Order: sequence, then C-alpha cells, then structure tokens
Amino acid sequence: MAGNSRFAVSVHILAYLTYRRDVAVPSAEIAASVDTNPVVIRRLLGALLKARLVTAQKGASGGFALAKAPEKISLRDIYRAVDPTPDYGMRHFAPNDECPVGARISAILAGAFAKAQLAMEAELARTTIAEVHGQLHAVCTGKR
Amino acid sequence: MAGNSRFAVSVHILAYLTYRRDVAVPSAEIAASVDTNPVVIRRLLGALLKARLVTAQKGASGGFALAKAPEKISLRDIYRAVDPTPDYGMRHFAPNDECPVGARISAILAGAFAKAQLAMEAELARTTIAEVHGQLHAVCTGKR
DNA sequence: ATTTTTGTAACCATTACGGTTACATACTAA
DNA sequence: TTAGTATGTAACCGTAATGGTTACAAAAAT
Repeated sequence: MAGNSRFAVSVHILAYLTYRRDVAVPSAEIAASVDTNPVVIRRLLGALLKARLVTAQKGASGGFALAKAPEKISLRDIYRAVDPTPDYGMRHFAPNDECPVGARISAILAGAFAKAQLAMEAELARTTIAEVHGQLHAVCTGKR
Repeated sequence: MAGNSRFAVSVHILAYLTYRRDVAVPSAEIAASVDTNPVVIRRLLGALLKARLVTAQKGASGGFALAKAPEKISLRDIYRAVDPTPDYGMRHFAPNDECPVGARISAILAGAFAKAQLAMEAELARTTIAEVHGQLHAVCTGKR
C-alpha cells in the first residue's frame, strides 16, 4: 500500500455513509467527521463515484449516499477504487541492462510484487464496510 | 509497501551478491549493476548489515558478502530490513473524536491494516533469494 | 605509506501529498 | 423563477519524502 491516507479516509467516508444510511450526506458533514477540508473528501468521493460505490446528488438537500448495501462493499473494493496500483518503486528502478542480473531482475521482481499484492488484497476482501460499521456500533454500545 | 525503491534495489543487491558469491563485492560494482550512486547502495547495505543479512569488509579488496546461505534469506527478511513499517497514511489521519465514527475508526482500521500487512509479508516469505537467483540463471541459460 | 573501501553527514532537486481558495455547474425548494 | 445549496474541478501553496551527489573521516590490505 502507499504512504498516503487516501484509503484510510475513504474507509472512514464509507463507514460514515453507512452510519447515516438514510439521508444524503454533504461533503462538509463528512469532512467534519474526518476533520479535513470538504474538497479533500470530494476528491476521494470522485474516485468512489467512478467505482460505483457511492451516488451523488447536486443541489440543495443533496449529498452522497452508498450505491449498494454495505454488506456488498469490501475493503478491497475501496482500496482499488482510490489507491492507484503501487509500482513498488519500479518507477525509479532501471538497472543496467548489460549486467546479467540487472537485465532480468525487473521482471522477476514484478512477479513477486504482484503475488504479494494479491495476497494483501485477498485479505482486504475478507472485510466489508458493514462489518466495519458493526465494530463501530459494538464499541459504542459496549461502553455503556 | 511503499512508493520508494528501497525494497526493489535491496533485492537486486542481494541477488547480485548471490551471483558473485565467492568474492567481496564493493558498493561501486553493485551500483554499476543497479545503475545508481554507490552511496545509495551503501545506505541500503547499512540496513541489511544491521539485519545481519550481509557482512562488510573495509579497505582494499574489501566489500560486501552474504552473511548466510541464500536459501535462508527470504524476501520478507529483506523487506523488513529496509522498509520501515508502513503507517498506511495513519500519520495524516486524525479524525474528529467527537464524532461516533471518528472516535473509533482509527483502531478498527489499524486492525484491518495489520492483517493485510501480515498476509503480504507471508507471501513474500515464500520466496528466497536463492530462488530469485535461480530464476535469473534459468532465463540466461534458457536463452541460449 | 599509499591505496582502496566502508560509513556518514550534509545538501540539492524532484516529486507527491494534503490543504486551501475559487468558481462554474446543477439541482432543490419556496 | 429566484435564491440558496452542494457538487465537480482547476489552480496554487507549504511540507515531507526520496534519490542523487559531494565530501570526508576511519579502517584495512598490499
């Protein structure tokens, strides 16, 4: 995964939309929960929109809502929607082609990275936003 | 994983040391194979040294060598030696504690991230530097 | 002694990221 | 139909991380 907060914030966004499931939620309200700027939220919602995880409604009493049941949205769905496929530093990795090692290591590394990436995504796929929301609720009621 | 090339270059380094198993290899030679500056290589070798994956020898005819058999060095060993534990953007993620979602989402996310991270590392553990070197050799001989 | 090489510190340029302002567009509600 | 609200996006800024580079002290071999 990357060093940015896109995935973390996106999970927060969808958990919040689950929490406020019945209404259209404007980006300003989500931003207050995440404690950041509404534009940051809308940028991420743009990616989630393209992935059909949320719907948007412009204008007064508009806002965002889940596009499907929270049981059908996995953390992998969110990850793929907002985080570009990592290049594992291969961008800045152009070894010497004249060296027997340098000439072939890139392809071998790419294969190893791809497998590691799939393993990580498979683990993310095991958790849904509904479960994340359930854990939220469990903590809240458990405290009383 | 991160957006840097530390892991990729480090695997290259250890594959190169396996390829030149019998001699002490100076950082300049490795740098020529990776096509970068020797200091970049020595920085990474410093981390690999601390993790006891390589040994160093100063002075004339000095250089670096594997500290153990390449069959006993996994990609996970290398990953853990050179890449700091990723924070998955949690550094820049401080949601509003007064919101029921914001107050608890961090802990839940941390748990999900940890599981995904372990899954990825487990996959990396399945490959050794000896295998990476073997793939190099297979390609070279296969081409003839 | 001279040469070679590690080990580190310091600095630079580039890039990526989050945050912010601004504003056009679109929709609701009255 | 008009006033108000919210999305969608472009542009810009400051900060932080990264790789590359120069410089140089310490250590070891020949």
